[in-house]
Amino acid sequence: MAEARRTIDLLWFPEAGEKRRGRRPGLSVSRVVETGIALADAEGLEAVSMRRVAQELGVVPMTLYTYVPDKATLLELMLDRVYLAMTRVDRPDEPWRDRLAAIAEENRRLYAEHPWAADLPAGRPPLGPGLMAKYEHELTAFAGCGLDDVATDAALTFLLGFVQSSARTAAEARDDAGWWEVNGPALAVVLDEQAYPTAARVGAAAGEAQGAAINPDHAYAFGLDRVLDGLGVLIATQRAD
Amino acid sequence: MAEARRTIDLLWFPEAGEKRRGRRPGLSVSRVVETGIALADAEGLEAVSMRRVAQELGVVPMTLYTYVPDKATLLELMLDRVYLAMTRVDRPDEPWRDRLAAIAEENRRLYAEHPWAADLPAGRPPLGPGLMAKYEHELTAFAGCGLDDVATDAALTFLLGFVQSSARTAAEARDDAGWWEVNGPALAVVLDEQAYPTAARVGAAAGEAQGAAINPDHAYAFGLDRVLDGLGVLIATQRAD
DNA sequence: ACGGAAGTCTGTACGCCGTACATAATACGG
DNA sequence: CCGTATTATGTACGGCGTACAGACTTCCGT
Repeated sequence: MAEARRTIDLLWFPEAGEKRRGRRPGLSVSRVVETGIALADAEGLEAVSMRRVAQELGVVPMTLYTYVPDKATLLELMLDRVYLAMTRVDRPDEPWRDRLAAIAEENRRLYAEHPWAADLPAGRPPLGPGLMAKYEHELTAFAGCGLDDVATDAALTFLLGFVQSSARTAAEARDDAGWWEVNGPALAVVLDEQAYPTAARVGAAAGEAQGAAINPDHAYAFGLDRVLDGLGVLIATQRAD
Repeated sequence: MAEARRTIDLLWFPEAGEKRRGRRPGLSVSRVVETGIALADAEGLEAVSMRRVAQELGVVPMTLYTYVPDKATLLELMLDRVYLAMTRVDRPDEPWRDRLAAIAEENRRLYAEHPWAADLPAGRPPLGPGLMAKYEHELTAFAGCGLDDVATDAALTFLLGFVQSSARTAAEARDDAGWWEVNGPALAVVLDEQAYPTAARVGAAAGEAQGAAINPDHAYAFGLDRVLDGLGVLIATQRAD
């Protein structure tokens, strides 16, 4: 992960440090990061290799290491950058449920535009300006819900976890389009032997209702309602206190 | 992903086909799969390479391809196998909330014992005996909730998605132990400039309350309560119909 | 004006990865 | 006992991240 301090500096001051001496840089951290994002958007995260990004920039692979300490850091920078670019709308006058739904929708759009972002570890996030702006904005949506700071943070984590999880599932479903058509026949041979009555019935019903084995849009809509209902129960009790 | 049919056969009949002619196999699909699981348990998913699994079995890498068409299929077989090995307890006499909490706990234990399982795509699952047994068992926990088949499937997907998401976060937090101690000082320099008042306050409160920046156990407990509350709202309305 | 320092760029190389392909070794059916 | 089916091996290709050494360019201090 390279030196932590270096990463922090790159996040917050991507063009910092007026270098006095030496050859003028032909690239910049931002250009490298943007190229990585464009590549990931167009061809997926697995297309983002140091060699490929370098090629895209017309430079030899090792040159990137002048701007970025390693690939893991590059990915962090990419993630913070797309966080920073999200459009954020505060909705102080709307009811809490609409505010939280809007937060979810903002994140859903992020993952729609940058599906690779859902595959990056969100656990140790890049604590850059993008994440901070995002976190600050999203916390304000919980204002007036009666939750204390700890509960607010937990609730936001819960909400964001759901959206990311949905996005991952959606991305997988996209990749696997047509899988069921191919495997269905072979499976039928194995399955219809009464061994799994409930599974067969429910699976068939769900598949038929959704027009596919997995319907990410339906899963998202269903899940979001449950998430908001669940948070609503908590909010109701807290407000009653 | 190899031929679909081949994969199905491997899932359901791992030791099939009494071969008459030819050299006796020195290995078996099960041994390969079990070695992969042991390796992933001990050293993580990134340690599971064809070369490494082969070495563990005292064989040259290419030999594995006699038993398994490719690495992706091996991972699917590993996943279905740990699904099959889960201990499943039906609880027909307990209230629905306890039943669903037990399902969540079973999955949580799975990911505790095999953290790598949370990193495998659950979107196009390995439709083997393990997943089927798991699915059948977990569906029965929803009996008597008043949900129709489609809603039951969606509710289960929602519940499992939460547990997997939590497990992933927990695994990341485990890897990043000590990260905050290293980065905290550098971050302080950047953060306390009133730019992010809410974020700074809530982040500090949450971190202090949990003894760490991220507390997976707390996040799981909090989230599970919200998940069950959310499903409870749905169940209440369905039963009222 | 110029030599050295600091910074940027490049080429080569190492050890990994998944796996295609050709070949050798083994064991049974006829 | 030969042919054939099956398993095992060795070699090789194209990818990956990046360590390292050296070349090139620019500015500062003298």
